[in-house]
Amino acid sequence: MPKIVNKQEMREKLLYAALECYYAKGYRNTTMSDIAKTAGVAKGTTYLYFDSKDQLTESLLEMFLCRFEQQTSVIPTCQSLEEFIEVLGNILQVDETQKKYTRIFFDIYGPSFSEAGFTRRLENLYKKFAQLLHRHLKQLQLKEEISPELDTQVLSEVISSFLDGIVLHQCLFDGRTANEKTIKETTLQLLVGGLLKPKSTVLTN
Amino acid sequence: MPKIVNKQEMREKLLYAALECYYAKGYRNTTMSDIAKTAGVAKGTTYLYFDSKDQLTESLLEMFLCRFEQQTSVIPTCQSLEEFIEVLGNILQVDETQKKYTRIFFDIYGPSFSEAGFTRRLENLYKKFAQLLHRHLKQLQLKEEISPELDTQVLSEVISSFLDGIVLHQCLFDGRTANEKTIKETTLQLLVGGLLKPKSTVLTN
Amino acid sequence: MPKIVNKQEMREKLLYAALECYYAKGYRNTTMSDIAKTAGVAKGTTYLYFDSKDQLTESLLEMFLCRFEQQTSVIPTCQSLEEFIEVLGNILQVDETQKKYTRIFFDIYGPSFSEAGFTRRLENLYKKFAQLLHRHLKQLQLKEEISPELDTQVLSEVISSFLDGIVLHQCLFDGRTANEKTIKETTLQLLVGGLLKPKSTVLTN
Amino acid sequence: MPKIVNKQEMREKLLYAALECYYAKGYRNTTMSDIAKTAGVAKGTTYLYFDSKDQLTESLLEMFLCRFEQQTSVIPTCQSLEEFIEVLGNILQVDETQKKYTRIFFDIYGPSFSEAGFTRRLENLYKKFAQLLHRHLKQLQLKEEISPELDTQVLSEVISSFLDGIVLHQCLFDGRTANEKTIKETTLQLLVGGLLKPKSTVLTN
DNA sequence: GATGAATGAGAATTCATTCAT
DNA sequence: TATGAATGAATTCTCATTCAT
Repeated sequence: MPKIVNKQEMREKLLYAALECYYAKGYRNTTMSDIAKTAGVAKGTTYLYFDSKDQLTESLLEMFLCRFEQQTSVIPTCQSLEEFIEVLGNILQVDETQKKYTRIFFDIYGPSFSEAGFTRRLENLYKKFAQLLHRHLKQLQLKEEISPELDTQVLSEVISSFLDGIVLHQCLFDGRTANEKTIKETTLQLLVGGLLKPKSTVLTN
Repeated sequence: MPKIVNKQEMREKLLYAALECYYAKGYRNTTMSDIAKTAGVAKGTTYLYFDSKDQLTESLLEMFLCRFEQQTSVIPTCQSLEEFIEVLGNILQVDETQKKYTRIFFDIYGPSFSEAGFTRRLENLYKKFAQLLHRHLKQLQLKEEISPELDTQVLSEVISSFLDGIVLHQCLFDGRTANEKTIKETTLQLLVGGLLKPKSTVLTN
Repeated sequence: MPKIVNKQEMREKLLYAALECYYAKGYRNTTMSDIAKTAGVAKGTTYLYFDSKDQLTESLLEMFLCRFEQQTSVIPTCQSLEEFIEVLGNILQVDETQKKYTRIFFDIYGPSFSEAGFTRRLENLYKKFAQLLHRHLKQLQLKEEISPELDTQVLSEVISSFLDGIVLHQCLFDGRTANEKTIKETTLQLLVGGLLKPKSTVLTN
Repeated sequence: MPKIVNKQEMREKLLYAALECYYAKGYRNTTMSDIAKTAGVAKGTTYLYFDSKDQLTESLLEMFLCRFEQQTSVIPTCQSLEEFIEVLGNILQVDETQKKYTRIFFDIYGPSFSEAGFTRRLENLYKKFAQLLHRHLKQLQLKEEISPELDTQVLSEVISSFLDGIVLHQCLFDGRTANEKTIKETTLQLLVGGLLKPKSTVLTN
């Protein structure tokens, strides 16, 4: 009988090794040898679990995105605007790990941004997130916690992009004037203000 | 007698050639030969104007960022919230060219996101933009067009990130439910609402 | 208690599996894994019966050559030229299987043609066949069915090569102008003519 | 101005280097590095002249076949059977070089024998040679030097294969009982006999 | 200045063989 | 015996950079 190995475990081990390497040396400077060595196996072994470097990297993306989806899918339905804002606040709270990974993300998947498949995959992710927000917003509108005039559908997409912008800058830029807590609070204020207020008369367009 | 050439002109020609190639085949699949051929010179000639592919690519970035800076620096001081919102609206208006370049951007500079120097450079760009917004917001606050309770400093950073998020998604994602005009309007509504309203009582954090 | 297997049987099974694979994918594209899978055993098992891929392939050759030798060795002694010609005619009759194997043969053993051992092995095969022909020719000469001036020893070698040439082209080339039956008949005519006729006066060399 | 090189000359240099290596170490054991080194250039240079090892090897084949075609195409029209036999005799005369190359041939192109394109290419070669023989045979038939009953068309193909068989064995097998001269003479005798004699009555098939 | 032929380090991938179970 | 996971040497091919002309 041959060695008994947990295939899934080995795959994960290799994926984490890849991540480690990508973070340490960058995607382009990481060889399959590096990944194997980091995982403590031989170069050839890598190819028992992944067809190619590309496929391995794609699997890594899948792992990431699944993780993200799971994170957002566990958000409970909010009973009040206050609760909703708290949920958004949690999303704005980025930790060091997320920062690290955000940077690698562009390193690794930069070239994929030119591919329709990749951006579609990413788009779907944000779409799902927007749908989640949408459900919450409709709830709040029913409960008259937010302005009835808002188009919650579109709004959910806008907020999704909004949060992404904030989080992205949070992850990428270290030396900001304002600290993260202040940024977060101001962001939420801006949001609450926008959600509560009836349609402004300023807009003519 | 050496040929008289405009060094700067040649550099630009090569930079545009590089851009063209990167867009057409991706950064990794573009060789120095490709760039040279597109520019109508020989491979070796490229090295008379740039030390390396890396340096050429860095110069391309510089060209990009300068262009962006110039674009935002010409924004006139706004006399009213309405005018300010219009300015922001213009920023949200992305054309096909910008979409194209956004995608190449990640392809080309993905690996650079792991480098401090690169993100700092980018950060400065957004900082300058935030400063610009800040000037406007202070003006509007003086004129009592927006809530006096707002911390315009922080707010400017938040709005800068906000807009970046919207623009980014606009550039990357094609198949969104809402069309661009609606997105833009809703974004501006949200902003105006947030700017006008006095500090919400919802936030406890 | 070890499984009782017929070692020889297993070897043959593997040899046929190898043959199958070589024919289907070519020698170079056939992996030991392929052979094992085709034989319905695990890769490692192969090495219990053959030291290496090379040795396995050599054994395959051995199997081939033995088969060929057996085929020719059963040829009965001919009582007349007519009978002899019939025997030769049978040799010229190639079936689809032989065609297939001829092509694989060069694929597999091409590199071996540079090795003295291999060509010697092959040479012996043809030598034996020539000896067989020689016996027949001598018989026919005694019976005065063919010209007494012929050097049956040399002639047997020549005919052996002759037949090989015809068979080879028959196996390798599909789109010949003349059909196989005509080729066969013409070949035999040429032979008979050459065998019957007294030494020609044309030759001066 | 860059180095000026004779492209064709370089290609030939590389082809001969490849040949040298193939002969010395076998096709499979020859690396592109070996070929480059033998030609006195760097590995990469090889790829300036040939797309891949396969393409280089194919070019080598082309060179070979062209050479063979040229050799046979210069054969003058024969005025007599005697002359014709002399021509065939020359073809049967193989030198050491031809022997060497015959062996490498199977080493290198063995795998190609399974490919239709390759065998067709080879077949055409022999077809052309047969056509040449055909022209000669018709001439001789007109001059009544050979039997009028012969189907020169088919015969030419048979003789072409016949000669190939003799030459092949001549090239591959060293330790034959009969020496080459005797083989050659006997071959020609057999041929002459077959060509002169009227249709034998032995054949019933 | 300009050219493009030459360079060679470096990467991904394959697969015969080994060996722990 | 039988297995198939693990190994790693070896090979092809790429391309940024150099340099002779």
